[in-house]
Amino acid sequence: MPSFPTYAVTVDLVVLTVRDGALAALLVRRAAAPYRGRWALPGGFVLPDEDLAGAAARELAEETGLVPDAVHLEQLRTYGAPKRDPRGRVVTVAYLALLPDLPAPVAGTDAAAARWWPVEGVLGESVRLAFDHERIVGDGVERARAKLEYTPLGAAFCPAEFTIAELRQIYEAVWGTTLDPRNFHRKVTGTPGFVVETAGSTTRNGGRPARLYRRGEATLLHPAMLRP
Amino acid sequence: MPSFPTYAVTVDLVVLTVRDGALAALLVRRAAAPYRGRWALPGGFVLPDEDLAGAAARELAEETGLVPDAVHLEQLRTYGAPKRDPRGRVVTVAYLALLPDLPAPVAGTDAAAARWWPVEGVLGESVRLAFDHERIVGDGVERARAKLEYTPLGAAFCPAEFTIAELRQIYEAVWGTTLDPRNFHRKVTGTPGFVVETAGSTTRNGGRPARLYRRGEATLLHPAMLRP
DNA sequence: GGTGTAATCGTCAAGATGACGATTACACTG
DNA sequence: CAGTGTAATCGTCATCTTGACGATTACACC
Repeated sequence: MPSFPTYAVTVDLVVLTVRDGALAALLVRRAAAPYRGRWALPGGFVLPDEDLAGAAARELAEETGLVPDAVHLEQLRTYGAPKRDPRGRVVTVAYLALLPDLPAPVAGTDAAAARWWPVEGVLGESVRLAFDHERIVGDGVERARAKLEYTPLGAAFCPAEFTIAELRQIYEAVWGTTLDPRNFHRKVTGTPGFVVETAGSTTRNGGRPARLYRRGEATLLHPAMLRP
Repeated sequence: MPSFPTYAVTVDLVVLTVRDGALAALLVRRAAAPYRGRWALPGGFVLPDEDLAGAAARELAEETGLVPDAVHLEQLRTYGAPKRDPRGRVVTVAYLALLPDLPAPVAGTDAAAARWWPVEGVLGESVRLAFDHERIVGDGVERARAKLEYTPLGAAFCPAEFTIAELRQIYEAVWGTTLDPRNFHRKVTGTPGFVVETAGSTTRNGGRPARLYRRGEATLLHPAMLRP
C-alpha cells in the first residue's frame, strides 16, 4: 500500500429549533483564531474510537445537554474543500439536529458563548459565520424544509404532546409560509401514523380547547405534504 | 489549538447503470490485501489539493473514462466507523454516479478487474463485497430509487436521445416493478421540463415508431411520481 | 394486403388538494 | 350569567392527479 495523506476530521452540527415563530440555529462564538469572535457551528474533532454519529451525539450533548434519544439527529453532508480551514486540511461531516424549543440554557463548554440565531439573519447579511458554515446552515435548512414534506419530522420540533395548531406553526416557521388550518388539520389527522391522539386537551393557545397529540409511528408520508 | 488525530480520507463510488433490464453497479476486484480478491467499490484517496467532488470525478474518469459533464455525480454519505478498515481509521465519502449503459469497456488502472454486477446479486448473497461496501451500495441504490420519484434523474441512465418506453424501462429496472405504459407516458410528457421532444423518431424497439426525446431543464418534479 | 407490435390518445372512477363556509367549546368581560 | 372573542374542528365543493384499461395509430414483416 502506498503512502497516503491524512486529514483532520471534525463533525459540525446544524441544530435547528423553532423559537418565537421563527426557525433558529444554534451557534457558538469562537474563542480562538481563526475567525476569533465570529459565530460558528458547534462541533469538534472525531475521537479515535468513536464513530461519526457518536461524535455528533457527543457534541450535541456537550452543547445542549440533550440525550440523543430525545432529538432527531441525521447526517447532512460532508465538506472538504482544500482551503476551507486556513489551518490546514480539515474534512467536516455535518449533522442536522432538530429539537423542540428548549427552555433549558445552552451552556457551551469550550465556546465563548452560545445562542440561538434566527436562520433568516444567518442566511442573510446580519450574521457572518466562520469558515463555510453559512453554506452548511443553508444546506441543513433546505434539508429540514424538504423533510417536512415527506416525513412526519415536523413533530421533532414539538414537545412530547402538542396540538395540531402548534405543529402547523412549526411548518409555517420552517417553510416561511402560512397554511390553511383546516386543510392542515385534515391532512395531519387523516394520515395514518402521523400523530396519535392523547387523552388530554389544552386551551393554552386561547379559543376552543385543542386536543393533544403525540408523535406517531410513521416515518414516511404517503402522499407527501408539499410546500405551497 | 490542541493536538488532534488525523485519518485517511477516501472517496468511494457507487456507479449505477441499467444493463439488460437490470440495475447494475460497477465493482472492481481488489488486487491487494485486505480483502484481496474480493469485489469492492472503485475509489481512492483524496489528494491534498483536490476537493471531495474533484476526487470523485477523477476516480470516475479513471474507472470509466467518462468526463464528469456527461454523468450525474452527487455526494451520497460518509462512512467512518472506527473498525471499517482493518488497516486503520479510514473515513470514506461515498459518491453516487448514474450513467447510461456504456458500450465502452471498463478499464481499471489499478484494479485487477472491473465489471458490472446486477445489484440484486450484490445486495443478495451471490457477491460478497469488501469492507462495508455492501451497505454503501444499498444506500446508493435506495438514493437512486428515491430520486427517480421526485426528480427527472431517470434520464441520466439514458443516452442523449431516448424514447418514453426506454425511459420507462429504466424506471422499471431501478424500482423492480412494472409500470403502465400509458400512464407513464402521460406523466412524463405532461410534466413541463421533464423531457423535450426532438425531431427524430425510431422503430428500434419494434412496433409503431416512437418519438425521440432529450432531457429537459427541470430538476424537480411537481408533483412527484411515486413508486407503486 | 394482412398481421404483429408498440406508441399514443381517451375515458372514467377514486383519491387528494385548495378554498372557504359553518359550527363548537372554551375563556373572558361587563 | 348572557354576550363576545378566539381557535379548533367539521363539511362542502370544484379541481387536479392517479390507476385501470379500452381504442386507435403507424410502422416492419410476412
